[in-house]
Amino acid sequence: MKNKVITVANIGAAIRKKRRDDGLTLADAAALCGVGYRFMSDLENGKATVQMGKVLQVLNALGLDVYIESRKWPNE
Amino acid sequence: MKNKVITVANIGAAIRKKRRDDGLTLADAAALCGVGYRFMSDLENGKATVQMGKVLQVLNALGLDVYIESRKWPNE
DNA sequence: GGATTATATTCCCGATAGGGAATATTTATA
DNA sequence: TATAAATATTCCCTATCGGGAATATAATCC
Repeated sequence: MKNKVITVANIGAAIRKKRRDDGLTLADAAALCGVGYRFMSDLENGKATVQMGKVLQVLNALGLDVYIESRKWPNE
Repeated sequence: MKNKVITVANIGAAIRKKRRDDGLTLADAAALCGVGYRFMSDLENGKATVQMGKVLQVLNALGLDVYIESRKWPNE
């Protein structure tokens, strides 16, 4: 199950789904991931200015892998 | 060609590679992606605090797709 | 070596991320 | 409903992001 990511909202949605599937509360997840509650909430709600390092930290902690690949078809 | 992303440095490296493959200079790429030169440089050098929204903006503009998927446990 | 180009680093500075607690609001459950 | 639980929002506060230009450094080519 591979989710394409275009916006931070996409990431937030994936995180929220995984967290709920795991039966975690926002506070639980924040503690588990080593970030603040505010950050966790902002991230799940798609705030564009969240710091990338922390985002990756959360994704890793929740067991969500991130991949980058070159787009197949020519750009623009 | 699927690159797993764990740190910001991983993303920076992927971006730098793609940009050079495309024969773009840092300033070129920054202008193309609609971000500042400083941001582009910081990002390629793996600065952890860069803003997520801008990073996605750059990846999208350069033709690099991002995917999130649930980790599969026995193996990758 | 020297010239040329690319990248890194520094400058000022307004805007804001994010920590945690408290409060407001939404959602779920009895 | 009402009541609890979960989530969102607000608060104060310091640290720092990021813009673009200028300068320093590194890489490249003849």
